[in-house]
Amino acid sequence: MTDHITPIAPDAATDTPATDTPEGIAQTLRSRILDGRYALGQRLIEMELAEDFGVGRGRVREAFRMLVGEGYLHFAANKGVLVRRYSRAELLSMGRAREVLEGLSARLAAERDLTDAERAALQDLQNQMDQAEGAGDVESFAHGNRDYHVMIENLGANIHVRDFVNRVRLPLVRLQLPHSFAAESMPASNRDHRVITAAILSGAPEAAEAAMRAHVRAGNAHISALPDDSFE
Amino acid sequence: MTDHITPIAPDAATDTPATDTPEGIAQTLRSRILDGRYALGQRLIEMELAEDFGVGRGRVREAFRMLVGEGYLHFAANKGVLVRRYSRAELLSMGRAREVLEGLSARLAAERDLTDAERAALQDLQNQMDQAEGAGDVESFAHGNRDYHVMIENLGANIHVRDFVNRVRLPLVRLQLPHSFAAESMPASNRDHRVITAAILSGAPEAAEAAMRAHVRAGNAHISALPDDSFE
DNA sequence: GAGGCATGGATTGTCAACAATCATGATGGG
DNA sequence: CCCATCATGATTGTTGACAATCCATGCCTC
Repeated sequence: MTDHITPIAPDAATDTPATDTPEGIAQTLRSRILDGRYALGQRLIEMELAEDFGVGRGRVREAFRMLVGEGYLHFAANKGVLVRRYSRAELLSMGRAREVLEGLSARLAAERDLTDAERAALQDLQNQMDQAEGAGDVESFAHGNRDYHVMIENLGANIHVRDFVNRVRLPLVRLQLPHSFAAESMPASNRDHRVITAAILSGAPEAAEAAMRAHVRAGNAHISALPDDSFE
Repeated sequence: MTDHITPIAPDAATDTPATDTPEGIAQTLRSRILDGRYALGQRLIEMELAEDFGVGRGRVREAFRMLVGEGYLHFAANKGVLVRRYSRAELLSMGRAREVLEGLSARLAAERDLTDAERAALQDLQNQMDQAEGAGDVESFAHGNRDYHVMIENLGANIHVRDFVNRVRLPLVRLQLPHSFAAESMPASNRDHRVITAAILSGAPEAAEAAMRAHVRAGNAHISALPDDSFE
């Protein structure tokens, strides 16, 4: 439901995903929200975007409605749409859901009969994180961490879980900017990763799920520690 | 995300929740889909609905887009929207997600400090199902079962879990028409319920979650047994 | 009769114009 | 100086009209 990655494909030759249809516009806005180009709570103005995309306001409006349905935008009557923001309580409750859903992904991955390529890819990511941890490279570790979780979701191969987790993860990602936090929690986090990786590769669903749940839960615990102004 | 039931009456005797705004239209369509007034795969025609609601096509279109974002409708380019239907594989994968999410709701309910009213309400539902089981009243049991699961979600008080479970449950409900199935599985199902109820009331999160997961999983197993024409 | 091929009706896709509403800041009285 | 009131510009809300597309029907050719 979210998306497939738009390939490079500039124009005619390959299938251009038609960036000016309501779907395409929604996709673009989604990306902008996810990568922080739009701030949480920011108001989006129809006319402005319509001109940017070179279309009428109607299309932009329909894109807005889709994103409202998906939970990315909030609709304020007669005021338009804002990038949806979440209170600490909401984040905690979303984190709780993320806990079991990512746990399920790990379980499903461990239940599956992985191909050699998949096993190698997972191990590669693990190695990359180990290396980053050894070098104290927070940036690289953060990237590896993100890819790692995405990979496990893909290995789990449950599209609905993936969609929902993405939605639930969105506002969390936006909060985890303080790198200091990542720096000190890197060893513990990676220790979890190694346990999860081992459980998946050895085909231990029960262990994989338990380890992933504990891992996500530990991450969520940091939300409680964030200062209030992270939310307002 | 979906919405709560517009509790407050704005002015007149009957609370008019403004049924002709895009939101109101979406709500109406949602209900019609959920209660089976629209068949799975049915095509919805903009003009027709616009006349019914006494509005322009634009509003209906925006309502459609919201429901697409929420997963109720499917968008076919140049052909309009259809009530979304799901393959057996999709249903199974949704069922898997439902398993852990309902499990989480049970856990959260058991973790909470329930009020006396809540405890009584839960026990009442359990009694109602026991009675229905004793009398072999499948219809009544089915109602009780639905209310029971909804109640536990509410006790869990996690809005995101509730939303997602509802979406995931929708297509399942629509398939469970064969009452014969419910009749023979009623005793086993209710046995599960009693275990879950006891775990929640005695404040045993671990047990509550495990029991609920097993219960949902057992229900999902029946999907595999359904004939193919249930999906097409 | 089978297989394209035009044709017409129905439906969706889109826009630009207009009405309704809101936010802002000026104005004036206390 | 403060606060209500009210104009005004900006933005959203909505519609009807028109273009693009699809689908079924009938026709023509072979």
